Amino acid sequence: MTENEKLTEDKIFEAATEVFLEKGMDGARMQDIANQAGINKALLHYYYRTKEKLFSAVFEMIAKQILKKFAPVLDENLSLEEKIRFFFKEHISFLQKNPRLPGFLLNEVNRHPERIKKLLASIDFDGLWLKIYEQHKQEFDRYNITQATLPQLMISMAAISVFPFAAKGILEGILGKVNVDFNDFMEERKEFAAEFVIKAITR
Amino acid sequence: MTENEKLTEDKIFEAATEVFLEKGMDGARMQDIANQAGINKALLHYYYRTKEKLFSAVFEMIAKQILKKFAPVLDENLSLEEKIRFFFKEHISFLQKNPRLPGFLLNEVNRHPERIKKLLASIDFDGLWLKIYEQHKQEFDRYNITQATLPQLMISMAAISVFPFAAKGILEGILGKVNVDFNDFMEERKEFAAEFVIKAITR
DNA sequence: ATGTAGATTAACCAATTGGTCAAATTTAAA
DNA sequence: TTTAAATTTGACCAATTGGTTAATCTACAT
Repeated sequence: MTENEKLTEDKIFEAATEVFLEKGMDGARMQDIANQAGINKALLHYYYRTKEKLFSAVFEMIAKQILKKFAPVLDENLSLEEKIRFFFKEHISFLQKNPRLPGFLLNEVNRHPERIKKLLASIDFDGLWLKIYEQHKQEFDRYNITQATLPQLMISMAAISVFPFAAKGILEGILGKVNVDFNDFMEERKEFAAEFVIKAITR
Repeated sequence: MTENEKLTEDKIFEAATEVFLEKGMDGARMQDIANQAGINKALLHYYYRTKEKLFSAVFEMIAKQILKKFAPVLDENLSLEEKIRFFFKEHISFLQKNPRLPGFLLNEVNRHPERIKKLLASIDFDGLWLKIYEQHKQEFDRYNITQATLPQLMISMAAISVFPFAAKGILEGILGKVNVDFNDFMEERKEFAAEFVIKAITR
């Protein structure tokens, strides 16, 4: 029953994703996942032997999904400024659809840094940054960006995009008091962030 | 035994802070806290009746500590540019000494947003932002900052400062592959961030 | 010295949790 | 139809966990 098996295994995986995103590894209960999937708890262990294994599968999927979202900018045939605008529009849009991903990932990685080590190991950041540096040599020259400040710039862009979601709980509290809706704020942020960064690197 | 009592209660509080920062509310074990404090587990419940109450005390202390760190910029008699430089230098220095605070706070707030609601309630953000806006009216005029974009700017500054610590687990993995030390990176970031933001708002 | 109130402990408890197992059910091949 | 393998389940288990309790200890006022 390959069809049915696939169905059950997927059902479990989706339920686990939901619960782990909501409660984290420590807070999640196998019984909750079973309920969410509408199956018996023993069946969880039949497909994924332990909680750790199940969590690892979910974590890896989410981590890959997020890391992948940082890459495609490289392949687009755009000017640097266009790439920056493209990045914020795409990345924030993605996070609007998956607002709990950042908090989940950051927390679990801080709790167990070794979890992401192997995923990071497969990415050649030196080559990645060299590539983007080559791609925009003349532009980086016009702007005041050196190979040394490139990581600072990249992390700043990630921060500007990701942080509001990681801090959603606090930010909603703050914005609420100023009568601003979180979603409106993030919608507005797509353009603000792009202009902000472009202005920051232009000289 | 007021002296001894104070000592024990403090010992418990410090041990709890340590363990909660390390493991979070869900991951922390009362027994771990007792061991860390070098006392019997029952004594924890003698001073703080439940895990929830103990955690609340620790959480409130940490949250207040962090929120307080965003405020003093307002009172300094500095130009806007000087304030921005002051903020990043002070704030990043503070986080360098307390690198686990951001991850802890963000995670716990996302898990239980109501926890920070009452603390946020006591802060008048409208007044706060109006005050800083009044303080630097002519400068905001020179820069391209309106009342509407002020929250975007503030959140961006917080993001640039806080995010690297919240993402420390990942960031160390990335920087390690490029042979950059996290502490060096953050040291360099104090100036980079200031120049970055100042350039971004200058027209 | 002695009684008393608060501080501290060891032992214990009920509930929860991740995990197991043998039995029952379903599925697909022979 | 039979049968063997795979899937699903309810009942169960041992370990862990937050919390309690009754007894002991300590310091101090009388």
